[in-house]
Amino acid sequence: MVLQARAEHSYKCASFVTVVRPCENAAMSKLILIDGSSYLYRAFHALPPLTNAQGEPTGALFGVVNMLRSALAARPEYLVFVSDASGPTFRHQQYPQYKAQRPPMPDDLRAQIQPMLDIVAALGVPILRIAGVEADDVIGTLALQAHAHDIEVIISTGDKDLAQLVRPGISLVNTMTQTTMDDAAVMAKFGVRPDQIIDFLSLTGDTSDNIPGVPKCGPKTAAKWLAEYQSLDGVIAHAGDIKGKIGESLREALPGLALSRQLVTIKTDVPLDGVVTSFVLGQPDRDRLHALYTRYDFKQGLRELDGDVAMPAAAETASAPASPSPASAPVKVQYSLVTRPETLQTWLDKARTASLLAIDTETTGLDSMQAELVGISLAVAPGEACYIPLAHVDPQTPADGLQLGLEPEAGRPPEQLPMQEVLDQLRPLLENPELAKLGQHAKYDMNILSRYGIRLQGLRHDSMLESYIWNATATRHDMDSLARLYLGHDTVKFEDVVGKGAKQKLFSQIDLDTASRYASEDADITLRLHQALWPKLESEPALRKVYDEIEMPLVPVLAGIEQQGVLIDVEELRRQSSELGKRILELQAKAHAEAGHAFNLDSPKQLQAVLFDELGLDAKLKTPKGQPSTNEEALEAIADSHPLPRLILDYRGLAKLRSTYTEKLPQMVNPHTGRVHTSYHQGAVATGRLSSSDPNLQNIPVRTREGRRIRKAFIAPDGWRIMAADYSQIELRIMAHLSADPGLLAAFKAGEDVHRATAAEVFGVPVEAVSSDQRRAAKAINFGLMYGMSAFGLARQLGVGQREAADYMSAYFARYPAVRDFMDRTRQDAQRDGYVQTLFGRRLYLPNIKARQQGLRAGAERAAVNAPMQGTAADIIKRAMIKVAAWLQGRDDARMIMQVHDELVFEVRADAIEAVQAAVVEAMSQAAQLEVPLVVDVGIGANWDEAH
DNA sequence: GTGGGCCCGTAC
DNA sequence: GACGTACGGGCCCACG
Repeated sequence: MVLQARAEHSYKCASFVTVVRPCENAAMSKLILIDGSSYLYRAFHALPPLTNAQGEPTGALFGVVNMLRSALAARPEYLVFVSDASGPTFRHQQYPQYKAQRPPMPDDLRAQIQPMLDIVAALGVPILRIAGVEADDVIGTLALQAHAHDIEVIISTGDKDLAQLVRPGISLVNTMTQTTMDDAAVMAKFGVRPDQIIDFLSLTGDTSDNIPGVPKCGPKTAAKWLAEYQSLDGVIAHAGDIKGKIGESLREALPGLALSRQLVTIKTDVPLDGVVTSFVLGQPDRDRLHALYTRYDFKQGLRELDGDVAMPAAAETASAPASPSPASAPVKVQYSLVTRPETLQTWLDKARTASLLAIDTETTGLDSMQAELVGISLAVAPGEACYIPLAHVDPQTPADGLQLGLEPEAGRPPEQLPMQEVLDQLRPLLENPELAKLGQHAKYDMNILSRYGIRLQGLRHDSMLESYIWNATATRHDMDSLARLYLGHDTVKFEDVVGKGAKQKLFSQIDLDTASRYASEDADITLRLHQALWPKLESEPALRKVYDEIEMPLVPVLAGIEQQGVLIDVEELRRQSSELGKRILELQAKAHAEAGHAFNLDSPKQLQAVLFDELGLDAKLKTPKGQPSTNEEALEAIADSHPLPRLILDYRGLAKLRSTYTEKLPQMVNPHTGRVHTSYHQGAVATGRLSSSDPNLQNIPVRTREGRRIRKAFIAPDGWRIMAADYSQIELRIMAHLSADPGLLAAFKAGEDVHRATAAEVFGVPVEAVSSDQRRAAKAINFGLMYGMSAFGLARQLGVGQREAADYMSAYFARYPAVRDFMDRTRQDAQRDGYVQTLFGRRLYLPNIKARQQGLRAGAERAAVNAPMQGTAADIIKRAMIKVAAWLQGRDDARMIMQVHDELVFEVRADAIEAVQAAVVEAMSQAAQLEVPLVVDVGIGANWDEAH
């Protein structure tokens, strides 16, 4: 085999002519070997599929360039970018099936290789690609050569196979996950020493490279064997001693293991002698870099070029994905503080004539139903923003607002325009639906303004929701995160302005100049985020539609629900609390008696010691961290062998109800309104659902009789009723629709009890003859399927054997074959596109869908199957909420007060029940046109419990 | 004191 | 390892 080393063609040979010899203190010098291929793959799968303005894919490119920048920040004496060359390698010759299972490289990835090499070369970084040799082998060879010269070697890679090279003086770093790997880390990660990694990989094999290894032998088994027999040869020598199925599997695999070992061994003797020290950083080609950065919208890089700054430290190189906005020049910033009537007039004029007005409120807290308005900021163009302080106080005023009376010289508040006058002048603008507004999490500002008598209208955009719809999982959607990601901009942090801990101030105590800088920036950045995100959404009609027709119209609806709040019977909860308290004390005393001493029943750690160490009970389950579990399932399993587990179970049930619900809810009653106002989060759930917090009203108990009593405390005012309307089996109906399975469609169209119908099919009995156990099993299958559950999980759920569960599932799929097709198709779509979507086009990206780690990938596949159903259900109820809210507009006899994923709850005046019920059922059942009817069940009562 | 990880449990 | 999506309480430890 002929190996020919050559420099990549586009690389200008500066580094090859400048040969630097290791000097006296060579032990201190450092070589960074960059595994370019692994990063390109990793970044491609990990990052959203970004494109530049021309539609060229750039996602992986950014990952690689960012990684490179952090390598440069370490200022190594030597570095080289190693990349695979195309064409077969010696491994293919040894083993024709090598990597035969790999799908061809996606076009979007292939298209990024040349740009990547161009940028690397323009940065002055030496590139090494050698025909017929994989990057791993080049890296292995260079690493050992450098090591022999006492040069510290850092291999920058996303590929853990390279762990076999680790030893003192050679370590791995993965800049995408911010992890480094030395001897100890290899030991911790794999459970074997670095010098055993080759044997380890030979045993486990590698499905993505089509290296067989020992079937059924995973990392755990391999590590166990190697701990016992030290090496692969040791394992082979003792193959006869290993018992069971896995032993047979090993003995069958023996003939192939030598080949496996050859394939996984990274070569360290590729002929490259003498080149290690020639890899030094050359001069960057600034013109070329400028052209490349511009073409691929790499703003951070451009800024560095323009600003003539050195490569920043790794921590500062946050990835800045492509933004189609061509203007990359720094924005000229002019913020003004409005404290005089003339200035206010100027800004009112600007605001009136702006095509889009960004608005942000500053307040004294996070609770939009209690916080006080402190000021308002506006932005009319990038960099052009103002802050209007309204309720700032003297900075010396104590945070709790109490005046002790000892200091009559309380400072005077800074000069500000009178709040009421400013609000009156702003009102016509803010309430004019024709003037388009923009916010970041504008629901909050809506709620605040509403409490000051301003009904914000004409809300056209919300940058938080733009980001959420563009990619729900790429980032959190708070302004700081978004500014960093989409603008490459570090915002002033709220905490830096107000301080934290005991010294934290209210925003009203911040001096006006500081406040103005912070608040104006908020409005300004909101506007700039919109300019970065909106072109992206516009370019994807389906996403734009979800944003325009679902998320944005929902904002005022949710604001209305939050402001309305729910009436709580505090006395009822107090009664329940005290009753629970008595029973909890009794159970606690009994539990202590059984244990023989007092201990904290709330402490899983102490409980575990009592149960498993002192009483010697069997620990049947482990927590994810390997501790003996004391969860419900684990306690249930040992409840027959000792009285204590049952006592704990009973205690837990009651303690949960008391601490989370009966004690907490009364504390959440707003003193001004006398009601409980939850917050609904529109950007929190990947699938498109809402979530609720402070308090969470979406997990109020209902399943047990004890828990259900809590719902009696959710009441209607005198003369009013609670009406609860919920979708019947909405996710299963969506599964029927999306899969178009004839059997499932027929069951729903006929209005059958779907679990009963499923049971009849699966167990082959007439519908009338289905037993309650059979129905229960069918229900578990139906639900489990939507969560991607395996036979193992079903078995556990039902308490039957795994074999039996598997039989149920195959019977199910035999009867409903289109369901299996649909799920397979969904997984394929996820593989191909990197995302799945709902019926209405909402997307969920699944970065882990191509992960090599089985667990991660399997998790992503389950999420992929679940998301279209859960997400479509979320879309449907959101559409229904918008319709219902439109119908309720202007009525004073009914209000929407809660959403619980598939249920809407209303307060309805007794005389309006019939009309409201008809309208709600109509809106909900017509919120989507599916192949099956959307059935809505309605209940009415004096409280939420009775309304079910 | 507080922030965060862990364990556990509630909902759909 | 094995069921998707959330929020939250109590414990407990690290940190300042």
